[in-house]
Amino acid sequence: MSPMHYTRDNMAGLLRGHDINPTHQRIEIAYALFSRQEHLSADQVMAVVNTRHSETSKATVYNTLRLFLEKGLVREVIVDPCKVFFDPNTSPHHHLYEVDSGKLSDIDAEHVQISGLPPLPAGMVTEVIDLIVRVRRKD
Amino acid sequence: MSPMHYTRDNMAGLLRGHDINPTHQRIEIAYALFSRQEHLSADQVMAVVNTRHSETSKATVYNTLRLFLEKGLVREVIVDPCKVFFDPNTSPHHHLYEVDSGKLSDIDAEHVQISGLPPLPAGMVTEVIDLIVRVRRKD
DNA sequence: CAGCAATCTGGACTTTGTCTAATTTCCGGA
DNA sequence: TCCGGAAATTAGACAAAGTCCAGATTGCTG
Repeated sequence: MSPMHYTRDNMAGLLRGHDINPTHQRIEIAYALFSRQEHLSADQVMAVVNTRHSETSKATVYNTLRLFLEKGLVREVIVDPCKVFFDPNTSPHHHLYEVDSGKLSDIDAEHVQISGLPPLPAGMVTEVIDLIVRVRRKD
Repeated sequence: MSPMHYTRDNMAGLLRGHDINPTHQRIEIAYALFSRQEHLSADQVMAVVNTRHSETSKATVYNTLRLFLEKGLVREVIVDPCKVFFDPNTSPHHHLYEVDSGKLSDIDAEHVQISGLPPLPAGMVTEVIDLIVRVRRKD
């Protein structure tokens, strides 16, 4: 896979590929998330999208992020009370969270093995396994 | 270890053992958490503590839970945006979260193995590793 | 009992996110 | 091109969870 270069033009295709009607606002929000490969919270997305002039309303940002979630375009990472991060990386991976700074980074799942989990309750299926390593600066 | 029976009287000792001045309110909050071995959110704790007459203020509940956290008496479980659970079980274990119902239960860590995690960034120490298995009812 | 520190309290406030009703945009057909 | 309706967007009111603060209470200790 060649190193992907994200442009606003790419975003339209990406959205269509996930069955999402690519509107101007949705393209901007997708571009904000994918061009910087980072974890952004909803208000960070808002800030990025509305840097120049206010273009996109709060409701649209929240609606769009939820839509992206449903369509599997992004993933939700819950590490901090009352601050959900959205992760443009949907491949299986884990997270490293620096509790002092709030910095969140990916841990590639390739070499991580989790074994010995008990069987699930009857009638349940695993949606996702979140593994979060919380670290602190050594004092 | 014999099966522990939690009483309000025990709580005072437990608190003292964790360097916490056992006041009436703190004993009630600790008793709420430990007597039912469950994961409670802050407002569930409030509800339990204030069943009869309103006795304990919101501020005190939040302050006390944070104090318990700092002193290592309880553990915080972040599975749901804007709803932190407090877990009286501080022994190493993981969590199973049923996303539809919001039910949270423990997974004993004894047989679970996590291997292959990359080295931590320099100067960092692991605070805790949270492993959360999110499950959904099969449809 | 006086003084003092620790604790508790109500209530105002903040932050994050949701809801709704009204507007705007987009698109296919006449 | 113009029209009508569906989809999308919007501002702003609202809700829930949690924080903060200044004043009141409690409980020592001398």
